[in-house]
Amino acid sequence: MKNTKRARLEAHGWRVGSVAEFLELTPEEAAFVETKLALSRCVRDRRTAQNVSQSVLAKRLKSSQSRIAKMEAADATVSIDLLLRALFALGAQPKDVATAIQKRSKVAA
Amino acid sequence: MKNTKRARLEAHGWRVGSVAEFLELTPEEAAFVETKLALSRCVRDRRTAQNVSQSVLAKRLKSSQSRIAKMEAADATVSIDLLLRALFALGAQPKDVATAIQKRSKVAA
DNA sequence: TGCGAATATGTCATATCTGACATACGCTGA
DNA sequence: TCAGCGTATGTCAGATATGACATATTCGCA
Repeated sequence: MKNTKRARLEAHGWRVGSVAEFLELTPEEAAFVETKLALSRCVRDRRTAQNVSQSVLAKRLKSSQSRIAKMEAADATVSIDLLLRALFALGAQPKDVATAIQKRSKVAA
Repeated sequence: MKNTKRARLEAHGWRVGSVAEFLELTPEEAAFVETKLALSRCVRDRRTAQNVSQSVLAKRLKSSQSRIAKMEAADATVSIDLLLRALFALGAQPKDVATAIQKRSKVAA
């Protein structure tokens, strides 16, 4: 976010920060959410890069289209286990997962 | 494992390989198991390095000693979600998790 | 050796996650 | 226009993971 935009928002009473700040998460919770968001983003990126629809990925995973949609929305009812399974079903390797987690959220920056 | 040892074992009818080979896992399953093992090992390493008992970590996590033991044994009933929560409760950052996943299993090598 | 702390293992009621389904919405090509 | 595809969202019964507890085993030390 540009500083000019931030300044304009703050001038009108808005505070700008990370999701973690907004939700008043403890550091541990924040790290967890951040990790989940990173993996969620990674699933969408890999899937779209491979031109695979949510329905097709769902069949590979023996899951359902709605659950894939929830995964990519980082829905609270989706486990990290499932996100990882999805990534591996998209051909990711553990090192790819590591890379995804290492890259920090652009939103939280 | 030293090659001499491998040779001796194989001379007596043993095959040496990774856990994934032994269990005849698909590549996706193997990646998942490997990731889980890496995180499990990381929990134990961090916990012992900090001289924290399983019981104490359990209280921090609002979990129980037995579940921590299962986590460190990479029990099938333990989710990756829980492993991550434990790591973050031990002060790990997402980048530490990434590093742990990147380091491959010594057993599987 | 024996004792206490730490860890491992098994079980179980319940909390949480899951796939499946229904349905809504936007887009795009006919 | 509208049919078809991809995606989003809500619900729910059944599957799975959970903390708690009991108990066994291992470990360190006197």
